[in-house]
Amino acid sequence: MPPVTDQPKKWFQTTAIDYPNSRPHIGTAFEKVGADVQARYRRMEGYDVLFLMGNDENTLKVADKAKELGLEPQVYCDDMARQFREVWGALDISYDVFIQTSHERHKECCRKFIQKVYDNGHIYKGAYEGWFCPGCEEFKSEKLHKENAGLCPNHNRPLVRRSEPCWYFKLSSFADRLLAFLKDNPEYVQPDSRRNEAIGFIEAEGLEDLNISRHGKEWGIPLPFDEDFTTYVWFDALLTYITGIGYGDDETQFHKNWPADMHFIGKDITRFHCHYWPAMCWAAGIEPPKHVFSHGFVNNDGTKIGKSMGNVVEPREIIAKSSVDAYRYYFMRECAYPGDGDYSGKRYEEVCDSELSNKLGNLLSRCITVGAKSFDAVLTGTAGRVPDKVTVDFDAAKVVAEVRTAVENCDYNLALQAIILKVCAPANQYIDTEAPWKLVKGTAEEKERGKIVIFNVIHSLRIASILLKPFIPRSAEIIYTSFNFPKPWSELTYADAAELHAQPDDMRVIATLIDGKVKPLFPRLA
RNA sequence: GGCGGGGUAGCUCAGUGGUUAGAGCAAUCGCUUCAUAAGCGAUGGGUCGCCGGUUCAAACCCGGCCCUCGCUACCA
Repeated sequence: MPPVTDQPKKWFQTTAIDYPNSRPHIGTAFEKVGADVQARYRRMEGYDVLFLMGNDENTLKVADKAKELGLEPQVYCDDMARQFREVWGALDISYDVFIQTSHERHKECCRKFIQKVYDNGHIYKGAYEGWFCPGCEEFKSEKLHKENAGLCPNHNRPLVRRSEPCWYFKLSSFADRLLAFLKDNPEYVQPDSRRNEAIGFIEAEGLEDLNISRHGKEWGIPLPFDEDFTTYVWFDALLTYITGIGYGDDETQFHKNWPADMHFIGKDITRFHCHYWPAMCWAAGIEPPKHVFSHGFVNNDGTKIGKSMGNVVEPREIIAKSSVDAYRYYFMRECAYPGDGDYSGKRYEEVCDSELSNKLGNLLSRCITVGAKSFDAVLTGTAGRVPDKVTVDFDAAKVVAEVRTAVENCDYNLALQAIILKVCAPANQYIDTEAPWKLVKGTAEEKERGKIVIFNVIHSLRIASILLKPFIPRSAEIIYTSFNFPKPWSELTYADAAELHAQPDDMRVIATLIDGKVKPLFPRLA
């Protein structure tokens, strides 16, 4: 990804939109948290951020599920959307726009887009032939037909050959352009492994035209040029990325934000974003997005999460036992965002206790206690003083650059590792070596020295809090606002962490104290 | 079957030819007691998937094999 300085000052990002068949679990949330970290980071860096999320509701399965519960599909969708948004709220996901594809505004914009693609000559009528399951009322892939001996895995009945009229999108005509696009723009989709798959697929098999119509008029978006058909959900779902910012409706807002700077998606839908989506954009005469980031999946104690596995964990179960920030920290720290990760209760406690409670929170506590008890919360004489390095090789600018690069590449685990190892650990070593709690009991000179040690460690905490802001916003703010740093919390950028500079006033501890102590930032879990 | 990743300490991983293979966590021991029974230090622990080859020298290069994960178009 290009460095911040080379980017225009707007940042439009999206996550994949979710099926509201069931409530979000820790896997669904993984994507949102990772996207949120990026959005918060970009806001810190001065971007005008627009962060879009939503639910994908125009599938017959959603309508079926509603029927099962005796609800109107729209009522069901709206209620699920409410529940999704509650979970995202509980995770402090800072989205700006939430799209429901069953809402009229999205549908209207969709129809305009599809009509445009049709008018541009990229859609034609044909027939789709394949293996059909009358039970599922849907076509199955050749692969499934072959692997399952011609039987439907759900109904155990033979699949039948069937042909029906449909509308095709001329995807094949974009194959060469797509291949060149993917090869010429290595940063379009990350990580590289996903890009290789996307390229490999076209090289190996080419691209066939895409059937974009489905039967089932009662739920979905009718094709604008043939109301007998509804739109294939993917052709509609991808369009949230533009209908959510005013395509065909508010051209000013649309042109301000498009093309998207980043689509966060799961690795399972990489192909839709590497093959269909850019081609669809070209077909409608708009630019394709700039970047797609395809993250990995989260397992539960080594096994894949699924309803059938009975191992679904919802975010709030974990948050209730710890905190939002602990939750965000664990998944960003322990699960490498581009790859797969694992959730286990034991590991969760280990990581949160070792790093958040012991290395970070405890450092804040010991600093504040010594500062408050021995100096009455005011480090007199530190006004104008430039902090010393806590270790000989400590280099704030270098650490910030490292963390910045990691965040921009969505290597969140590396970013957090660097913060703990290169900011918090040295500060703990330093405070231990200098032992200010001993110095303050000695001569006036020693007491003065102890004061400076605390002062220096507080600046390490300041750096850590700024770097941690996108990850654990609440806790980072508590750290920062425990002291009288002059720059407001809301105005900080990563550059503020890159140097040790003086401040005009004496350093003060302004955190709320109870018996000279501060409330633990991250209470230990184990 | 085809293509592409990966297999390194109990766990998560770093390490693309050169001194006794590294980090964090976990484990054990010591120091410390300002602090959230936290911190700091030290120690133990690895025939670097297997076999063969190239080389003065291989975790790293080459060949074969085993295992594992992903992709292989109409469920998304």
